[in-house]
Amino acid sequence: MGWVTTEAPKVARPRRHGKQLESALLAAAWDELVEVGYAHLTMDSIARRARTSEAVLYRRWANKDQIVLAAITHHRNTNPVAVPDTGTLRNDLLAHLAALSDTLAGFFAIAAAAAFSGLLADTGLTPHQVRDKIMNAQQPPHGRIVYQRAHDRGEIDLGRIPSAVLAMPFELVRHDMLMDLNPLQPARIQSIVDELFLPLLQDRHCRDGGVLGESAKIPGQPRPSTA
Amino acid sequence: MGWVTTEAPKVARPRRHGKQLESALLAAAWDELVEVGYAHLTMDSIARRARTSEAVLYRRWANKDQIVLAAITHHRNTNPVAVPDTGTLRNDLLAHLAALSDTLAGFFAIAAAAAFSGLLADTGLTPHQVRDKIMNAQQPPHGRIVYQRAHDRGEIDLGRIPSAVLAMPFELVRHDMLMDLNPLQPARIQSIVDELFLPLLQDRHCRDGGVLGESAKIPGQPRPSTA
DNA sequence: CTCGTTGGATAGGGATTACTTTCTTGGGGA
DNA sequence: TCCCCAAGAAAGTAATCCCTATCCAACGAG
Repeated sequence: MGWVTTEAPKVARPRRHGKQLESALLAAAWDELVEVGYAHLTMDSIARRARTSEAVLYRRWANKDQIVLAAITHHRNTNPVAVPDTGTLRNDLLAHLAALSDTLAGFFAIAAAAAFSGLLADTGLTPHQVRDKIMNAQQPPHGRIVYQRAHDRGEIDLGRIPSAVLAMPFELVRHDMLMDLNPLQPARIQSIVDELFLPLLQDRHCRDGGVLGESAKIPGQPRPSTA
Repeated sequence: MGWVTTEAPKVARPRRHGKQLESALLAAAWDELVEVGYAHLTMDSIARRARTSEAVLYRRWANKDQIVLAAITHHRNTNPVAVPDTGTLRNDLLAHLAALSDTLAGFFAIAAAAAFSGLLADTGLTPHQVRDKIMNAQQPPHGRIVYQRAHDRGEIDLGRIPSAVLAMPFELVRHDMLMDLNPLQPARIQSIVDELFLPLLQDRHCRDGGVLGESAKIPGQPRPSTA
C-alpha cells in the first residue's frame, strides 16, 4: 500500500473532451444541486466536484443559472420514465406510477427548489413561469399513454371519465414526492390505485348500469384468491 | 406646496416599541420573503422595509434563519384558517378547503421555497426535517375537525373510510397550491369534493348496502334528479 | 510528427452581504 | 420631571462568490 489516500497528487488524470466532458460537468452540477441545494451551490463547488476549473464551466455556459438549467434538463433527458405495457390498466398504472416515483422523486424536489430559490429570477420570469419551464417539459403528459391504451383495450371509456379523476393519481404522486423528497412506498401507490382511482371508475358503472360491459370488471383487482 | 415628495426628511417618525415593533419587523420579513424569496432576501432589505436598521433585528434574533423562521410562524399564527360549521359535510369541506386555499396558498409556497432554498441548512437538519418543522406545525390536522363533526352528525362512519380517502382532498389542495402558488379556483375545489371525494364515500354504501341508513345520502350533493 | 484547440490550474477584481460596533436621541416608567 | 433602556443611524469588518484573465500542457486532427 504505497498510496496515501489523503493526498491525490499529480497523477496526470486523463483529460476529458467534448460531449464526454460536458456530461461529466452537468452530472457534477446536478449532484451538487442535490447535495447542497441551489442556494448553497457555487461555481467553485461544481468545478471541484467535476475535478476541473471554473474556466471550463464558463467556456460552455454564460452564468450559474444557465448551467443549473442545463443540468436539470440533462438529468431529465438521461433518465426517461418507463411506460410499461402489462396488458391491464391497473398493472400499467401501478408500474408507471412506481417508475415515475422512482425516477422523478429527486428531480421534482430539486427542480422545484431551484425554481423557488431564485433560479432565473434575473430573467424577469415569474416563479410561475419558471416552474412551467422546468416541470412541464414532459412532452406528452405522462398518463395519457397509459389511459389511451386502456381505452383502446376497451377497459375504460375516456369520454365518460372526468379529467380530474384521470389526473388525480399523478397529482397525488407528485404531491407525495414534493412532500417526502423520496420515492413513494409501494403500498402507497397501491392505495392510490386501488382505494382512490379504481373505485372512481367502478362508481361510474354503478350509476350508469355498466355501459362498458364485460371489460368493466377491471382485471387484476387484488382479490385474496387467484393472484 | 412647500413639501417636496421626492425627499422624506427628518419627519422624526414616532418610535415603535416592544410587541408592536416586533410585529412590524416580522411582517416586513414575511413581505420581503414573498416578494423576493429567501435566496434574494437580505437583512438590509428587511430593515429598510421595516424603516429601521439592522441592529434592531440583531437585537432580537441571532441570525437570518431565525428571523425568517419567526416570520413564517408569525404569519401562520396571525392568519388562522377558518373551519366553518355549515351543517353538512359537503359544505363544510367546500368552505374549509376554500379557506385553506385562500389563507395558505402563499404560505405553503413560500415556506416550501425557504425550506428548499437552504433555510436552516446550517443546523444539520435534513430538508425533510426542516419541512416537517415548518409545515406540520398545525396542531390538529386540518381535516380532522370537519370529519369528526360529520361523523358525530352520522353523515359518515370514520371507521369504515380509508385514511387515504380522507386525506386526498387536502393533498390535492396542497398539490395545487404548490403548483400554482395561487388559491384554487372554486370550480376546482368543487370538482375535488364532488367528483373525487364524495363518490368515494358513496361507493362504500354501494358495496355494503347502505349501512349508514338515512344519513348515507349526502345532503347537498348536486344531482339533477334527486337520487 | 506538428500545431492549434481546449482542458485544467491559479490569481484576483469587484460586488454583495451577514454581522458588529459606536453613537445619538426619543420615549416610557418611576 | 428625570433617568435609562432601547430605537435608529451610520460606518466598518470579514467572508463569500461570480466572473475574468492568464498561463501551461495535453490531446486530437491533419
